[in-house]
Amino acid sequence: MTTATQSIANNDAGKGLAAGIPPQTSSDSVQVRALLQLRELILSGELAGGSRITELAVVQRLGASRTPVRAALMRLEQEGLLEALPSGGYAIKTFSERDVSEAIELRGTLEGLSARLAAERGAAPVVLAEARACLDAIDQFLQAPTLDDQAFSSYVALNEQFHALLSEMSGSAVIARQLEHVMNLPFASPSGFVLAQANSSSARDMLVVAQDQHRQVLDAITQREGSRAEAIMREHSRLAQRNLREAVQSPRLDQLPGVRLIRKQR
Amino acid sequence: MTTATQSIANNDAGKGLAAGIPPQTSSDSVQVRALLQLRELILSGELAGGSRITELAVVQRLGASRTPVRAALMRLEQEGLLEALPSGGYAIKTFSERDVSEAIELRGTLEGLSARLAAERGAAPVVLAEARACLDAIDQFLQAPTLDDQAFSSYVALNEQFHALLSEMSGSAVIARQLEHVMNLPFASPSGFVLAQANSSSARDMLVVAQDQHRQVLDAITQREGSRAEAIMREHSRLAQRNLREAVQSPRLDQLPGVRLIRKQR
DNA sequence: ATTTCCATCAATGTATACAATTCGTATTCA
DNA sequence: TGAATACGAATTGTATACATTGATGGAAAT
Repeated sequence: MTTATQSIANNDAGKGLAAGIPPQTSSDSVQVRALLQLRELILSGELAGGSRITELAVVQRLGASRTPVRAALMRLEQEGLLEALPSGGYAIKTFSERDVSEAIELRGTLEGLSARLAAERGAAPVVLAEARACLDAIDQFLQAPTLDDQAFSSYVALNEQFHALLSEMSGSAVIARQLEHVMNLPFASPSGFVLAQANSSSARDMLVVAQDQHRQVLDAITQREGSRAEAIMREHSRLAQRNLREAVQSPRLDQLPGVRLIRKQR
Repeated sequence: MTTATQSIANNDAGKGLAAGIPPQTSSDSVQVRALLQLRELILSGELAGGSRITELAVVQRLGASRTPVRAALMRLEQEGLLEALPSGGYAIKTFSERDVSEAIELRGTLEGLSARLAAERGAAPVVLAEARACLDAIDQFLQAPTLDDQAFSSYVALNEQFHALLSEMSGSAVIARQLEHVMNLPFASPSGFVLAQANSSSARDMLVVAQDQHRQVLDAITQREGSRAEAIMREHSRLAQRNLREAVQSPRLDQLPGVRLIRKQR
């Protein structure tokens, strides 16, 4: 740790020292950049889980002023990555394996609810069509007997798109919002651990099973079978549970986003 | 509206003008006070739902400086009471009757999950005992043939305590946190609309039914009957749905917290 | 009369000065 | 030697000045 960025103390950002060049590295506002950078630092494990962080330390590290840093800290607290300490300041949260398991169960439950509502109320035909197209695209990737890294990340993108469409099908902004909130925990994401077993021989088979569940839940929604749709999504989330177990055991996977925040003990 | 605090524009707080007296009206920090006051203003309907509010306007209204006001606004956005506008600033959210219904359904689902986990894993005997004591206390109030306002608010307090204990029984901080988040929507609260029918003749009967469900879910948890516990809590939340329907129709109940934010149309 | 461009203003984004609180440490008194 | 208190450094809370951006209205030109 303590990369080169560590002690760039004096931030000349805003001061007109550098003439024409705007202070942005990327094109976002300071606030957004601070949020992204800080989140990245936490998820990468560069800031140790459980350690305390002060506003000033982050200011020095990121080169932004206190105001946007403060905003980023507040945001990350509500995302669940930071914990506000009673005496002020924040600590980087750590998660037990059980916490992660519960987060996944939570996602399954909410996606189940969403799927049931979609089935009961009927989903918009346009969204249904999009979802089918999405699944067709996934099938394309699954036709190959083995998958390379690029195929895997394409799968991840499509998988997340499908889950997003599913959320949209319920037509409920309230539930969609809640699902987003759950998935702020990095490991709760629908494809949180699929990469974990990219090289495993059974990797493709796992995806085949997942894809079948995708098909079946879409069928259930189309047929207006609410409780079937719900049950499938709940079970679907249990695939992630299994992947989780593999991920925490294999030490090589430490560099997956957020995995360093999972502590081994109870 | 427009209390005396309205146009105290120049806040001498912090400036050492007033000698010994700390600037607090209540004993909290400015930040906390701003949050509470602003939330109250929104829930009371004093700030119209759908209207846009600017930081500066709030600053003038509350007499705090921009920094704590900004924090309060961010907080209320994540609570779901405000919506961040793309061009900056916030709008006070409004909710359709369907939104409210979905929020209640969401709570039922999460409480169901929590109850199921409590049953499957087994709840701590201490908490179970507390919950029983809580229900006994509710029974006391229900023995009277009719209930006055004070009995009602006692019921509300005990009811919320029971639901909190239920959340605790799952032993899951992740789920408890999520439940809290859902219940930030004022109408999603377990006793959000019970007051709505305080004078209704069937008011007591409704509470009797609710109390029976309380008993049964506790029994299910004790007997380790997970899916029964889950089903009961889901059904339990539907009582709130019924109350909701009464509440939005009776115009007299406008002054319940947050009800003004519910818009009549789709 | 309508449209376009520029000026002005208001609101938010950003930085920082100042106040207050808290935590650690050292010193002093019992 | 122990505990308690007071002092000091560090960190957060608060206020506000300055920068920037986005909106609005008016004037000029077609």
